[in-house]
Amino acid sequence: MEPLPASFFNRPTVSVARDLLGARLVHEAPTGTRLVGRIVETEAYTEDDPACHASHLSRDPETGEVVGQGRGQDLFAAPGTAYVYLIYGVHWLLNVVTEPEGTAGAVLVRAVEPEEGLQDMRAERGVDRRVDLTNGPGKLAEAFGIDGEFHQTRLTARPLFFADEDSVDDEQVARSSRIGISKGVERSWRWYVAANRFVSPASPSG
DNA sequence: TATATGATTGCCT
DNA sequence: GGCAATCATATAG
Repeated sequence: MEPLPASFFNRPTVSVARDLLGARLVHEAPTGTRLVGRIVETEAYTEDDPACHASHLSRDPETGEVVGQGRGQDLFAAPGTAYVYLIYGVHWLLNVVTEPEGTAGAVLVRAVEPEEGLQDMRAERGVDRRVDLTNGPGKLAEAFGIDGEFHQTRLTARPLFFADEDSVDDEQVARSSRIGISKGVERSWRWYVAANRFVSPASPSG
């Protein structure tokens, strides 16, 4: 259970999204409990992507400097950096920044299969059924105790990190449009493990 | 400054 | 299936 290095995330975003399937999300919580989940669903967001939080930003052609304001600027951070933000004023969503520093991109972790620390996850979530603990981006963040405190922290070292324990064969990988977006629907940038019951119940918009 | 919307979830009818 | 929660950010005026 060693953290994936920054080099893993210093690649095209869609490749990282695909390859994170089967990897583990690990949180060595302050309580001493280790929380582990096998990643079964991801989405990619890139710099030239209308659905990306960096879409309204631009770069100075001379200096390459980012022009604009807001949270999207944090998508230009070093690969392996956490991008955690609040959606609908209610739920935290965990992303990991991809591509070289200075290029925007991130992978949203949408669902994991709970493997260790299920009792802690149940306490965080307030639900009992294993399948309901982490089958959605807001749910898994809550189960793993992830909130804004983790924004811009390194995910290439403890306590919160990814581990490449096993991979998923191409035959088991399915793709679709991304969930819950209104722009960029034509891109099939959601990856998930086919027939896995821990994938989120949401259906794609297009 | 004011209003609309969103990478979601859970509770309501 | 409908819709409220609740706030950061985008966009309009």
